[in-house]
Amino acid sequence: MIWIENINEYEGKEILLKGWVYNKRSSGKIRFLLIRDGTGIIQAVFEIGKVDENSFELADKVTQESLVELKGVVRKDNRAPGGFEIVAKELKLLSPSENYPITKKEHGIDFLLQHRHLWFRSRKQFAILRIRAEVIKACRDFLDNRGFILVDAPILTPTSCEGTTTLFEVNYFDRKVYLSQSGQLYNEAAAAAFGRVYCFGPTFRAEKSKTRRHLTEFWMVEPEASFMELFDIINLAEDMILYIVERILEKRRKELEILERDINPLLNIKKPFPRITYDEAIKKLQEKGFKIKWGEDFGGDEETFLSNLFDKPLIIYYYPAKCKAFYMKRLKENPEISLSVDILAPEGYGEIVGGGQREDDLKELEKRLKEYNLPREPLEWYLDLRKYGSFVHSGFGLGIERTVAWLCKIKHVREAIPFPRMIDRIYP
RNA sequence: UCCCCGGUAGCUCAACAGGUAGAGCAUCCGGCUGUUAACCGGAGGGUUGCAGGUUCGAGUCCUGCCCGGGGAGCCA
Repeated sequence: MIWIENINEYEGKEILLKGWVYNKRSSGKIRFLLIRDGTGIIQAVFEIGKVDENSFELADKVTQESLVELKGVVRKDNRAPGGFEIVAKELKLLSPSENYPITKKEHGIDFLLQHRHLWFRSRKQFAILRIRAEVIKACRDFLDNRGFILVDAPILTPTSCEGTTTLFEVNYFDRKVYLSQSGQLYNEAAAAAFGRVYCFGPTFRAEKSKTRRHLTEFWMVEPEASFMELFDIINLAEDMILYIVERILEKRRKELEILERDINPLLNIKKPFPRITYDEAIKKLQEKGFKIKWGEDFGGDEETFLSNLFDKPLIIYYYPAKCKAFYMKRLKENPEISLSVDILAPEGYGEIVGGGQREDDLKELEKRLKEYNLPREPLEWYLDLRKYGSFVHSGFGLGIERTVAWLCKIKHVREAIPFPRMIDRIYP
């Protein structure tokens, strides 16, 4: 048994392969089957005389997505998609498939999402999800190589980190708890124990958003580092994004080709990324006629405009404190400004990173809880971190699906996750 | 929650000004010795999202509801 991704190692040899019938073509007394096995797709050729009668007959009758076993000889041939094909000797039907719903012609998005469990057998979806896997691996390798320790945060949490309107409420025995919207607060505790840490996992937002950038369940990698200040963490994020881009270009070229992704914009991504302050961003927007005022957060159009000004990810820092969460540390000279950063992906993809330096002064943080109207009791443990050796620390979160959507240049984040969860869509 | 757009064959769509439902793909049958979403010929396949209404007549017009898409706000 061999895997299709290794087919070039078997030129001229007889091999055995299991896979699903991806497509079928024929001409007179010759039959072509495209077979996929999860690692790739290969063309098998059936010629009368070179294959037994039963196998030839089966190659004619076998339906899309039937599972088959194929014996044959690997041959290099430019006429075959991928450059290699298998001259079939014997074909066996292992498991039939009847009326496979996803056909070769186009389908609407509703139908495809309703059949997501089958849809991701298709070439493009397959390519996107393989890129996703590589993005995740790149994030983890990058952080592991820099001495960050994976310390996972809980998913069931007693309270929110940012507000209470966007949380999913869950019955937890006889009380209410919430699905995590960020592992960050727990990360801060872990950073005091392990120095540099990250958590990686799903996060949940009950926002009633219906846009190409939103899912109710999405994945984030969130590094948090002791002794790092705002600009240290910005440098870290910059290095990490660059590392991800380079990794995808190195290991997932084939998938980018399947997606017909123009890789020039990705090849162009080098350090340093452009850096502007929130104030500068506001000025650029106002010059262009946007009606945004100082103190307001950017909307989708504003983000798209700003990120299109540059051909690299855009770093925006020093947001107004009132746009950001209670735990953001503030600029000493101007407490209206938070030590925060967002990074917008180029080509109009919007925010992929959000982070900043955390408030490490107990009194300031207590004051902030009151300002934001947050209950103290469930956050008592969080305040402890400022009582027992408070420390300078910073971190950020990188959204996996938005990053994948940008790298793949797909329109909507729903294709960047195996089973997207959206408002009004929870099946399959 | 709000604003637009849509729902017709298994799928993607068409049906002009209201006149009685049509094509490609998929399926089945037949043809073709190198196909590349192959192609060619034939066949079967419909309660036009649901409920009312207007009309001699409704896929088409009106009202309500359901479902989906795009966007806004909110956010990564």
